[in-house]
Amino acid sequence: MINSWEDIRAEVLRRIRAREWPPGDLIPNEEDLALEFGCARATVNRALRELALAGVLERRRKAGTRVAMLPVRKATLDIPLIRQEVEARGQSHGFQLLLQRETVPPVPVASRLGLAAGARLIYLETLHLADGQPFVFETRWLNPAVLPQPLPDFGQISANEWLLAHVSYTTGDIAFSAEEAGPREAEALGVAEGRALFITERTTWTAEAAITLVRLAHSPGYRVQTMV
Amino acid sequence: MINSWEDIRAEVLRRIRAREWPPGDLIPNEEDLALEFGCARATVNRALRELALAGVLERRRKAGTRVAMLPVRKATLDIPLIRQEVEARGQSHGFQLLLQRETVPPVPVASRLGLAAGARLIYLETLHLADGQPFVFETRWLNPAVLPQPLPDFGQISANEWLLAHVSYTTGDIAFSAEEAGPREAEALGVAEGRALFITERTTWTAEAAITLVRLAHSPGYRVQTMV
DNA sequence: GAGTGGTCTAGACCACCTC
DNA sequence: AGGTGGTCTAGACCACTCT
Repeated sequence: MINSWEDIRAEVLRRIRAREWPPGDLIPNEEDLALEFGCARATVNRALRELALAGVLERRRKAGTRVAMLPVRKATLDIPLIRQEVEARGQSHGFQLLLQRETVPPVPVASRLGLAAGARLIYLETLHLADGQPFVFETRWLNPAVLPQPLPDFGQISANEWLLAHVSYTTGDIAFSAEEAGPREAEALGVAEGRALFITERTTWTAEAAITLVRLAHSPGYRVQTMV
Repeated sequence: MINSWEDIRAEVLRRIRAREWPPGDLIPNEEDLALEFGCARATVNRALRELALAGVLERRRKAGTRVAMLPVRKATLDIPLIRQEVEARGQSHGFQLLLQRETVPPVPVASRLGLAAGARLIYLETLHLADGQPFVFETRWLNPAVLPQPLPDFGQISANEWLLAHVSYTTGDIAFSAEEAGPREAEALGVAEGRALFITERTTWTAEAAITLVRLAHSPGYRVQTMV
């Protein structure tokens, strides 16, 4: 049989790209397509569902299935642990805890985490090394209210790996940007002030409250790459 | 009935997070789970397949289903058209074609596109505007060998939108990085040389050959954001 | 109200891979 | 060789939403 759901997906995609079904067009419903391809409706459904997930089709009950007008392209990136990232390059990973203290965070941090003003957080500064060279400068705010006690020695285990193992989280967001190296970052990474650094910021939440906000300043030359 | 595939996904996720099924653990097979949840095996399959796709489970025929040791987190981001991106902010989009010429590209460009040395490409420089202010400085290499003729006036329609409408492409990759503004970028964007710019680079391919390589230098302050 | 996609079932066969 | 996940079928009911 030549009609697996992947075959059907490929054929539908071909018709869209060949403009037999132009953008905005209503395509036949699942039952008709199943008839045409000589397969069960569930098989057509699987194929069309995948295409809708990829942003190629738009589906609504009763309204039917349309070719997306603006094919929003989606990219998926993996967010590995820094240790994995370093080891994947064939380098050895290490890190140094530069600073740890408990303090009241600045207002922007508290508000991004949705915390009352005056709540105390743990602040960490960590430098990650690849083959002994500075790789990432990490600044992190931790909400001790939602962490299991006792806390570990963050000089021995990196905060991220400890969190992964001991706190189950549900949602979060990631943002990427570019910023000039400030004095603290320049010193830690061993680069000139003002160099362009690739910045990753992540916020992590349990169902109830914020767990952590982390900012990673990557050494110059860092790239995030993905396949579409 | 409380056992939709989403319920089952949620319950499996709960057991993993509660460490009833710790990382690396082999979980019951689909048939046993179907029995336990009182549903069909296909329903369990759907739930576990989604979790495997999200990187929470690892599945292999005969070997069974295991809780992933290193839950590689995946983030999905949308890659909109620049025009959509500007309009989504409630601003008006415009652009200026600054430069167009046909020339032999530098070696790094040719090799990234997998072209023979000496092949001629079209080179474009475009400045995108949001409410009249510089937003993105775009430099683009186009492979005329795979483009439908005649080519449009790229001063009237942006290259990206024309490509979307007239060339069906199959694969590509995207990379993000941070770089200091060079003289050309600084002038076009109206910022000081050396400012940190967020850079997006995309390569696009048909099944046979490279279509385009585009580099977007975003104005300072630009962020790419996503939900996990 | 009615047409469409979303999901579930029970059963079957197959591809793959570990044992 | 046999167990596991991957997929397909034929049918059914349901949820949504457009008319």
